[in-house]
Amino acid sequence: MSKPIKTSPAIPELKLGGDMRMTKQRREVYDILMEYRDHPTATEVFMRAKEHMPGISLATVYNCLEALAKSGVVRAVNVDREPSRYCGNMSEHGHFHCEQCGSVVDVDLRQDILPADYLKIPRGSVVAKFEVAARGLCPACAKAKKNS
Amino acid sequence: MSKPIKTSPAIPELKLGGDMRMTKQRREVYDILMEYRDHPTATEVFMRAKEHMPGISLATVYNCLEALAKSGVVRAVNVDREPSRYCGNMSEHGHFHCEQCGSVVDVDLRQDILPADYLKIPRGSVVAKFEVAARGLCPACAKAKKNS
DNA sequence: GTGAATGCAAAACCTTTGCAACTGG
DNA sequence: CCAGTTGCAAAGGTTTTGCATTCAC
Repeated sequence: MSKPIKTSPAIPELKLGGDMRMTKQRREVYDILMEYRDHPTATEVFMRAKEHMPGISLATVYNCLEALAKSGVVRAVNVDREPSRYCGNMSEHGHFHCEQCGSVVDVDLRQDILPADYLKIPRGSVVAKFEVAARGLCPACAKAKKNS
Repeated sequence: MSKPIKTSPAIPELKLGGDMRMTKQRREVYDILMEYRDHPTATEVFMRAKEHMPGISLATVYNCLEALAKSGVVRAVNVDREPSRYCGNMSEHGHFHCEQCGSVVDVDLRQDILPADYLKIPRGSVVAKFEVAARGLCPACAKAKKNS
């Protein structure tokens, strides 16, 4: 596992939908996802959250992640059967998963092709969401393997 | 859940890799995946297999699916956190998942765009596999919703 | 004030594993 | 023959749930 990389904050204003309340815990979970862009798992978010909020529970982290995802400010990224990872980048993008080090990084999509044009979706379908993902070796792991 | 649809058999010759043995159970699991193209879960494969092999166990079905996948004659399809589904279609294709009825169907990719060209994968990466998936409502469920 | 959210523990769930018995090549 | 596979049961790890307490609005 690569070590977490803190990126420049720049955390947008946060507004939840419906009658969802903004609690200290949801704020903390959201801030962690915006601050660390390494797609942490719920457990990793939990460990980071505990540093600032020792009393927070893992179940609450799961609840917060679900609430934030339902509000559309965060999204879950699933790689095979591995634990769900969470992503604060809501722009349209894909993911690359390194099978060696386990890292998951955002990958830009080509802007000259609409995702909707990529698949021959049956007529009459209503498409809510696209997922494009690749897996293999990240540059660092590919290099390490070549030199071994 | 839609009811299983039997498609024309046309089951290819089956050869496993390494020192993997072709057992009755693996044959049965493989045949089920080739016969039903509806992406069954392990449990669904298990239930179908029991009709012909009452003694088969669920753990064996999992083992068989893993062995077949490792041999490259079958592949797992994962949709979020739902139970893994299994697919006997090894041609390059994507999947469409209906959030209403839960069905998963194969979707052809456009042939004029290479999957490798779709994502801006970082230079130096080694790409082993692409996954393209969409989710939403299948034609039947979209129609049902519109008329309600 | 009041309904929603938290925290804890226990449950649920899918999947894997340990091991004795069995079997395919 | 004998390493690989099965079947069973039990364990594993992630995620969800029930409920009393606390908190945001």
